[in-house]
Parts: sequence; C-alpha cells; structure tokens
Amino acid sequence: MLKFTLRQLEYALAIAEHGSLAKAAQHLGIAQPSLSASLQKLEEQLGLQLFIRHHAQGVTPSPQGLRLLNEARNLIDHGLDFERASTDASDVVEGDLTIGSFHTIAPAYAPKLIAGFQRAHPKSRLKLEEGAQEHLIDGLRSGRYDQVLLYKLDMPGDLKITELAALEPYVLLNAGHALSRKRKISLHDLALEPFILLDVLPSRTYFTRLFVSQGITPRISFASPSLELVRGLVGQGLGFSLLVTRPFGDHTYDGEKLAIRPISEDVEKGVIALATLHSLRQTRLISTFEEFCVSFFRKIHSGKK
Amino acid sequence: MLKFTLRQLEYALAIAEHGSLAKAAQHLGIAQPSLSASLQKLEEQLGLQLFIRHHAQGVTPSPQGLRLLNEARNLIDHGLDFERASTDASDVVEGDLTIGSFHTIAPAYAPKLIAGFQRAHPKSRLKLEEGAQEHLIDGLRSGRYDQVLLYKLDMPGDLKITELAALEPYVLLNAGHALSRKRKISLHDLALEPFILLDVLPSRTYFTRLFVSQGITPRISFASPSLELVRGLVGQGLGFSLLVTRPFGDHTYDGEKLAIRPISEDVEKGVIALATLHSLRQTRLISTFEEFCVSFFRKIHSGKK
DNA sequence: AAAATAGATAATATCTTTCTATTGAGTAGT
DNA sequence: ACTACTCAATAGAAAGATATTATCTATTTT
Repeated sequence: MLKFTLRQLEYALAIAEHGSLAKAAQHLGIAQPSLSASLQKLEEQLGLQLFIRHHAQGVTPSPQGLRLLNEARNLIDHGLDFERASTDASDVVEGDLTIGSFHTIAPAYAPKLIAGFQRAHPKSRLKLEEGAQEHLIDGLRSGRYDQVLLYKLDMPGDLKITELAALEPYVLLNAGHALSRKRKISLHDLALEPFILLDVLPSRTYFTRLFVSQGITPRISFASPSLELVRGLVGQGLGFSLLVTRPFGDHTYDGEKLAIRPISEDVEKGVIALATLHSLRQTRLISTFEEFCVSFFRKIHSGKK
Repeated sequence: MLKFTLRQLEYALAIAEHGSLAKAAQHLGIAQPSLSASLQKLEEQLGLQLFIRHHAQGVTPSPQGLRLLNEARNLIDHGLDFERASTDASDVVEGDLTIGSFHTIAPAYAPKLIAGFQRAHPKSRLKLEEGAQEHLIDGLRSGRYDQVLLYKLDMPGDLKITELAALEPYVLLNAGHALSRKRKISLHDLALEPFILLDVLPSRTYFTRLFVSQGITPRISFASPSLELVRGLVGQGLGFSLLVTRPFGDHTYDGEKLAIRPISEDVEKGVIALATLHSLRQTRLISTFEEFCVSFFRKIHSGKK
C-alpha cells in the first residue's frame, strides 16, 4: 500500500509553488490549517521533512524536499496523462474500438463501414475480427469486443441488440438450372432438390427453420461452413442453396455463373444487428459507432430498394 | 484536482489480477463490499466501465478497462518509484547530500572527509560548496545545504551545532623573524608588530578578539580574505599573522619559509563545528554524515596530539 | 512597543472508507 | 426443474480522514 496520496502531493507542489501555506491554501480553495495538517501528515508518512518553516516568512523546500518535489511533479503529470486517457475513452470520439463480425457479414459490409467511420472520426482506431456467433458473444462477455455485428438469431438476454437491416433470404442456383427460369421460387419447389447448406451457426438453424416453417424437410446433400465453397458447389450444379448475404457479382471464384432468385413465400428475414452487453456502459465512441452503423445500413437499404 | 486516488487504482489492478472482487478483497485484506464500493466510485469518477460483471463468475476487464488498467499499472509503478526515492532519502544511507564549508576549512579537511565517506557509503553522493559564514547560514535556512562546516563563532540560535574539533590558534612568522627563535610567543610581544589579518568573517572578529581579551589593540598592516595571500605576505616579512587552520607544510606558494609558533597565553580556541537547522528533521544520511565527521575529527585530533 | 505576517494547534463538523449482515441474480448439480 | 452454491450489490453503522473556524505563538516590520 502506498504511503501517500496524490492529493497530498498536489498540495505539496502548490506549497512549493507559492512558498507559503496561506497563499497555497487560498489558491487551492481550502483553509490554511487543512494544508498545514496535510503537509505534516505527508512528511510523517514519508518520514522526512519537505519544507523548512520560516516564521512569518513562509516556507522553502529542504534539499530532500526539492528532490522529492521534482519526482512528485512527474508523478502528478503522469496522473494527469492517465486522467486524460480515461476521459478520452468515455467522452471523445477517439480511441480504440474493437468490433467483432460474423464471418459472412464482415466481407460484405465491414470494409465500407470501417472506411466511412475512420473518415468521419479520424482519431478513432477500429479493429475488426471475424468469428462465429458463439465466439462473438463470448468475446463480448469476456471484454474482447466492444461491439459485434451478427445475425439476430437466438440472442441471449444479456445482449443489447440494435437491428441494422432485415435482408430477404434468397435461392442460389446454377445459372443453367431448370428453376432459374422462374422469377420467384417456392420453397416447396426445392423440397426434393439437393440442398447445399451453409453450415455455420446460427445460419444453419435459420435456413432449416425456413423449410420447417413450410412443413418441408430439405434433402441436404452437402454442408460446408465456407460461403465461397457453397457458391462453388452450386455453380458446379450440385444443388441449390439458401443464403442471405449477397456477395457482389453472380460468378463463383472459379467462374461459373449463378442465378439469384427471391423466395415466393413470405419467410422470416435475416436480421443483421449490432450487439453489445446490456451490462456494459456505453462510451461516447461506442454509441457514435452504433449510430454510424444504423445510418450506414439505412443508406444501403434505401439505395438497394 | 485529479479524479481518482492511487488506492482506487491499486484496488482495480488487484481486481483485474484476481478476476473476482471477493478474491481480490481477501488478498488486499479488506471486505468485499468495500472493494465493490471503491470500484463503483472509480468507474463513476472516470465515467467509464472498467469491468464487466459476470453473475456468480467474477468480473473481466472491459476493452476500455483493459487499456486503462495498463496505464494504471504504469502509474502505480511510478508511485512505487517515488516512494522508494522518498524512503531512500530518509532511511537508507544513499542519496544526495549537499554540504557547505567555510573557505579555510574546506581545503584542509574536506578532501579526506569526502573521500572517506564515499568509501564507507558508496551509494551516497556528496556535494561540497565553499562559502563565507553568512552565506553558509543563509544556505542552511534556504534549503541550499543539508549541513555546513564552519567555525563556531557567533552562532545564531536556530542552528544545531555539533563541535568537531577545538584548534589552538597560532602565530605565523617569516622564518627569519626575530621572534621565531622563541618556542612560544606572547600576544603582548606582537602588540607593536605589523599584523596581517585574515579578513573574513567570523575569523576577523575572532582574531581581533584574541588581542582585545589581552587588552591589546593590534597594528593591522594588511587585511586580505585569502589565506594564501596572507601566508605569502608573512613570507615576504611584511608582518606576522594569527591563524587557526594549518595548511600542510611550512612554505608559501612562492617558496618562502614560514615559522609556526604557539601562543603562550591561554586563549579562546577555534572550534570547528558541523551545523544544521534545528528545525530540519534529520534523515539517516544526514545523521550518518554527522557521526562520520565526529569520528573523523576525533581520529585526526588524537593523531596530531 | 505595536501591528502585521505566517504557521501550528484545538475543537468540531463533514465526508469517505470500511465493516457486518443481507439481498439478489445467475450458474451448476442432481 | 428444483435446490444449493457463487459472487457482486446494497443497507446501515462505525471508524477514519479531511475539512472548517477560532485561537495561539513566533517573528519581522514599522
């Protein structure tokens, strides 16, 4: 346990500066005896005399006092730095922000989002990590992430959710597939087709639930956690897929052409949301980022519609 | 005024280290609710949340908390450094000590004194300044010197005096002077001789007082503040001098031979003393130096006698 | 010798910190 | 699904630290 308090040091510095307890007390806005007591206590605690008392002529630092006062000034300055760092973290839109993003959301939105935010708030530094839903939520709880971008599915109660966009799921087909001639495709038409499932949580649950809601049990032919692999398999004509995220363009990595068709039924949408912990108090930076995300997705949404 | 206390930071660091208020409280030797209160207050004062609370599973630092805890650790370390510096200044025989010495005392004793002390306490750093009596006493009062070596003459009451040695004053003559044939010289024999006075305070007062105590008014032919100049003038046969300090050897800077003779009367001795302010509390280093001086002069004294 | 200056002390009030005991939210075990 | 356990938060009381005003003492200035 440290032998002194920062306040005592501040007082001692003020005394040194003014050369008098009375003047220093006035500047500090406290009574002279309070200062006298504080100084005496500090000297006692440190076990040395900081000031020489001159009756009726104020005080001057002792040789040891002079040395320690220099150190004290450093320490107080350090404290002020600390304080600045802490208020920055809460009040000002600057500082570090660590965002987690669901795998399939990150590449589609994060680049523009990050670039836009950095432009608007140059003093902020965003860090982005991708991860599975579980990882993201654990990361929030363990303090790894400030905020997390994910699909609003099976949200635990301790998360504070801000919905950003509701995306229609769509059917992905090989461009040459018979069903691709339709404008809209019914899930019932797909019941017997081989289903290539994007196998990550919570997407997996979500897509199977779409079929289940229509009383259909889909024929899952492949399951892969990689979006691009799923697209590639569809491109090779091995089946169809259901997806929410829309990568730019309708070609696979290996050049096959794909067809994207809406679902004719009225199904549950895929809701992209920004999540924080309910138990985590918002800082200025955090809420600014949240607002930025909301308006960012509103712009995209209206633009695409 | 700083928004936080060092204690709060120490507590916060302990919490981070143990991941739990209860455990941290135990290690700190305080009750858990005290820690809880301290943390809440710190968070409120800094305006941000440092820890995420996990019911029944302790706490983990929030992202901002993590950043600030690092800063806090630095600050606390800085505080510990400061504390070490301060205890060093009072308890341990190391650190800086500034000594003032009267002009004529310094060259005769200081070199051996300093060298010996440094050898005994290698971690100490002595600084020596020469000066006139007035300067030395002012220097003590203003905090310039920790201690001062001087002649104990007309000591103000606010100085704490430690006598180190009582030296017999002596008569200094040109080696060819008629009086130099005597073993001892009476002040009365010198009454009509030209007196070359070492003109610094308090020496001046002291030497004139020696004559006055015998009812003699000396014939002052020269007065100089420089010891070597006085010796030189005596060497040229311009008169005699009275001195206390004994430089090694009996030749002047310009090679003249001098004669040193005791005074036959029983006169006031020249007392070398170490002085500090009564109002300045002793540190370990200071009292160690004082003891060292006492034994140093005792050794010289017994050796010379 | 009197007035002014400046720190120390005394007695008291207020604010902080800490304590014990209890509550409440959430997890884990059967 | 109930029960037991874990751990932080709250409430209220006691102790400690800091503040205040009024007074005192030593010293310098006029």
